Amino acid sequence: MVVAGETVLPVGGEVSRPADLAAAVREIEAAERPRWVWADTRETYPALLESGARVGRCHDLALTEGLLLAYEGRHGESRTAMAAHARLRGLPVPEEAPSPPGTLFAPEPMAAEAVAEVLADQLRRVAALPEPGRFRLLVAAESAGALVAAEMTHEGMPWRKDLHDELLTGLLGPRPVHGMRPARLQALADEVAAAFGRPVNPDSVRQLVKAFKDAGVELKSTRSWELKRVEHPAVAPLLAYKELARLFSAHGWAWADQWVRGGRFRPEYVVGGVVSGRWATSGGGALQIPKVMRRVVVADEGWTLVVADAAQLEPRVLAAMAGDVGLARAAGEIDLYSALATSFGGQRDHAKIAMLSAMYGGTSGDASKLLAVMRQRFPKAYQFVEDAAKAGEEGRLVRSWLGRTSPPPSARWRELVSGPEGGRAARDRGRFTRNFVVQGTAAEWALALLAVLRGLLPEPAGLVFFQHDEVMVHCPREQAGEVVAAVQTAAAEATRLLFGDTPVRFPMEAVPVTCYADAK
DNA sequence: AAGGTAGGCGCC
DNA sequence: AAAGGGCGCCTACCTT
Repeated sequence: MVVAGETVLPVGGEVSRPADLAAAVREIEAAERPRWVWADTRETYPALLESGARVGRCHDLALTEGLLLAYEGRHGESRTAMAAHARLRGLPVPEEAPSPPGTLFAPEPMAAEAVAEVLADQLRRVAALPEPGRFRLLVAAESAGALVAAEMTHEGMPWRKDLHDELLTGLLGPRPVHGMRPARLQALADEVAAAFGRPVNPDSVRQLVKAFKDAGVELKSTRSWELKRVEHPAVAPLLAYKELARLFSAHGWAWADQWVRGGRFRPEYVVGGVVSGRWATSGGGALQIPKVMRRVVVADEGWTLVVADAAQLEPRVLAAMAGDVGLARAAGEIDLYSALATSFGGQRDHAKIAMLSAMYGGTSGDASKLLAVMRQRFPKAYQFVEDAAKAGEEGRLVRSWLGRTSPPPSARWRELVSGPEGGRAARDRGRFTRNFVVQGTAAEWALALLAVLRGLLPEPAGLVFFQHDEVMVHCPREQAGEVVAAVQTAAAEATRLLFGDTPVRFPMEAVPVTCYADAK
């Protein structure tokens, strides 16, 4: 069924079995390379991939509905395609019932006609926006991101369980029986207890604070940076314990049993899971893998990992968005902060502090002095983030470059802000919106890069990991050069798509490595 | 027993 | 060297 030039996937219609569906998709894809339109990529695409069907482009109704509702200030409304359809028809909006990902047919598959109606409505709403071109790009990038996410879960990141076990055993001792601490952790816990002269559970904040207090040390918290300032024999073993305990509990043997299969780590990505447009993951903690674990991510025999990350992405994004000529000139260099140094008395680190403070609302230390320099030297960039902060403090919405819109402040915030401690709440909100415009646009650039890169990769190379401003491609060794070049092309194209002709450069260094740990 | 919150820390 | 915003996930601890 073709509506308005769009191919609508007949889920639950005349094609009833997944294998038939996959075959039909393959056939149509090969013949027409259409833009598929479906309710939710997470529901539909994993099973297609299982059946060997890949698609080039799609329009994800649920993700698009979410973007549109946010833009329209309708944050509380359900973003599923079914809900969107019900609203169109004036019917009761169904409860949000997330179906488990990987099921090809949602409990109540949407009729093709309903899909087409929601699509038409969304296209109308986009066309009515002040910047429809930008929003169309956002919709396309978000939908492409959903395809990439499903494909990365399908492909999986190479993960050597044997090396992971070796790493853990080396740091913690052999895998303990369930419910026990590994030997090294237990030894450190014993050292902590010995230093206090009594049993203390190093996992218990309350017990630790009490133990330190009895030893004459007052602590506000047991955060490691605070402990580091304390002179006490328990501190060293406690810091070592904390570091290893986290490794054990968050990325230890039990984690591997749950998330690593067949030499692949397959996290579930949540596209647009962060309000700023960054991705989140549900389960597996894929975006918080400790750096020490990178050594267990190893390419298959004869294959290579091409690892690429965008350098200083957020200040470059700010330079391009604000149209600040001076900052854009600096952002035309590979090392933006070095290029800025002359404006800050030749001190690169001062330039960096100024930029970070401007983007995040920092106030500590030398920030205010450096921000004054920034304001004078780069007035447009400074004003851009100041305006975003002011909007937040006043409870207004802000938008990223392509139109992703911040959530409105809560009712609780509105209460707080008019109360005696209102200034603090307002400033917190201002920091959030100040950062939103930069982080959100950086996420859009990364999404565009991902979408373009996906289309440039030669078979059988595949994206296997994405973390905010970093991508990893797994490919046969002889394709490494081609993949590195594809990353460069994709970075340039992402820049052009978002900002057109800009002097700002977005360097993306791509290196082929056998092991992830060798990439930095 | 189950669910929620807080403290803490990993990543960008 | 760090500051800042954003997350997810762990354990401890409290409430129901």
